[in-house]
Amino acid sequence: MASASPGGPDRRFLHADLDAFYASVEQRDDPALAGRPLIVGEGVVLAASYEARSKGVRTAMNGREARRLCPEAIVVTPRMSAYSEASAAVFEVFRDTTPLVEGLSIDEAFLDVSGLHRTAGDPEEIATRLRERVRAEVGLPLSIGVASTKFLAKVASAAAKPDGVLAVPVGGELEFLHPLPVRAIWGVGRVTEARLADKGVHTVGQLAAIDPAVLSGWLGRGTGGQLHALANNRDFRRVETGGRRKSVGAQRALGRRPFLRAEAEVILLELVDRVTRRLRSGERLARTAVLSWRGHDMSNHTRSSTLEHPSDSTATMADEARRLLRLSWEEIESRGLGLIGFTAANLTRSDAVQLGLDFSGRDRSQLDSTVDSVRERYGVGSITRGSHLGNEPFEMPMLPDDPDADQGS
DNA sequence: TCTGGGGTCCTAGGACCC
DNA sequence: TCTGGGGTCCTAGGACCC
Repeated sequence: MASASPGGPDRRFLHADLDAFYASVEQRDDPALAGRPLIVGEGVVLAASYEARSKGVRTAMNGREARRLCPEAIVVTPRMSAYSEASAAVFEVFRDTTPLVEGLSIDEAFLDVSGLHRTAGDPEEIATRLRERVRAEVGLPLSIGVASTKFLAKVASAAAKPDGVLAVPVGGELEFLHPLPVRAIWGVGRVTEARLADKGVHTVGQLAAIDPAVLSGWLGRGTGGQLHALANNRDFRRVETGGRRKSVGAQRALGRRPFLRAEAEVILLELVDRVTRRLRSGERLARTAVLSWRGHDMSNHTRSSTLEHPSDSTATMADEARRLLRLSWEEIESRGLGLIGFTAANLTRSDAVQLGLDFSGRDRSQLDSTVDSVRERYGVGSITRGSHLGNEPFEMPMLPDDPDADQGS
């Protein structure tokens, strides 16, 4: 689907991560906030400046706790549009450095700088210049990790913070990595850290020395194999550009009071409306509707259903959401409703054209050649394969300028 | 201290198809 | 008719990330 950077040895990756992003934007835009302890978000801490972090304030911390730890902190409400603008400006500088940019979130990205040695200097010089440019042109502090794999570059950028650059020398990867706690690995959270600690495994080096089969026994084959590979800095992922969002969702926390189904429905419909608006403005259709909720016992639940046809319609999604709520209501009543969410998943582009091609009983290679000829004939940019159309005969609209195409409804 | 609002990926069982 | 292998899709839940 997306283009990827070339593979092979001697790759050099940058992981660029804006420091305390929301808080830094606030401090940039209001000089009175510069150098002061600052908390973005009231109910819960969305971001804290380094001055507030030094008092123990952390992201996702409850706001009351944060103000207790740091009473002198200034608290501001988030300005999401300002952050989006700042992010776009920073990504423009990234793409001016190399086209091989993979955004991970609003404030971080991977850059593949392997091929730039001759024209732009070595990767560490590139990183240093990038930091200077972002500081000068956008006014924000940026930390960068440089390494031979994406994974290690991300570990390095965390170690480079705040406002620094750290390059892991080629050949020195494991020396850098192995003394770190297992939690430094991308994908090891609270649960996996505790499971490993039970087995006496605390550092990445200890993890790297464990037989992958044993590790898979502890953590499952996927996680076990993945962690063993990363602990040994085996990561062959390339920089993927042009990623597409796979789901769109909205949710709301509700506190501890009881809810009637009609009240819950009203809130759910607001969420559906927000989600379908975002689908339409992003020119996406969704095929799956997901109701998610959390009980007062903190248990999480989802119930989903797949639509016959992809949709961005508020009415269609609202019907589906209401149906899922009704199906779940008995259990919701027994556990209480602390949070409710709605997600649209299985997204496709609104202008996607679906072609029904029956390949059952035929050679797989015919599928590839047919896909190629479809691509050529219609001049399409990308083709997604799927068999989710079922066995029913159907007609779908073809591109209008094709004289031979059957016209569907 | 029971805390937000976004997301991604993985696993596992059942249904269904060839 | 029975059994098996290979594969995809759907659903629900969990872990993790910013």
